[in-house]
Amino acid sequence: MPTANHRPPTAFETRVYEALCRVPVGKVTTYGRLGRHLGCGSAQAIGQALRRNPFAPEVPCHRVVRGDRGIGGFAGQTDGGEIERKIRMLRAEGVAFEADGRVAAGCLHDFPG
DNA sequence: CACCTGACATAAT
DNA sequence: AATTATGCCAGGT
Repeated sequence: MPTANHRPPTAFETRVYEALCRVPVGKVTTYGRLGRHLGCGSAQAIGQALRRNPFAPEVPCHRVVRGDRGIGGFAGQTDGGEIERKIRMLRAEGVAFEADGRVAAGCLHDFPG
């Protein structure tokens, strides 16, 4: 029973989700790269779209990290159990983490032309 | 290393 | 309908 359900996703959100789906397992992308790929110069708009994440496992929003390769946020939180969950998923997918909790530079996915 | 500014879309007023 | 406020940033000073 849909209570607090999702509203119709906007074109922008859909765009973000689609691009995110292009990221293979074991790799991660950044908000900035994703945004630039969509022609959007703002990474925050990306985060806002992901934050709503209507499609949880369908859209691997957990494969998105900060431009500094930081873990970034998740489920609308920048810290907390949700974040730990995100890290766990990435590690489960084969993403390597540095001792600082940052993602390995080699795990960054590059978008095709 | 801390702070402020910039760019963009959505939600709320 | 228009404006204000905010948000899983980025980048530069």
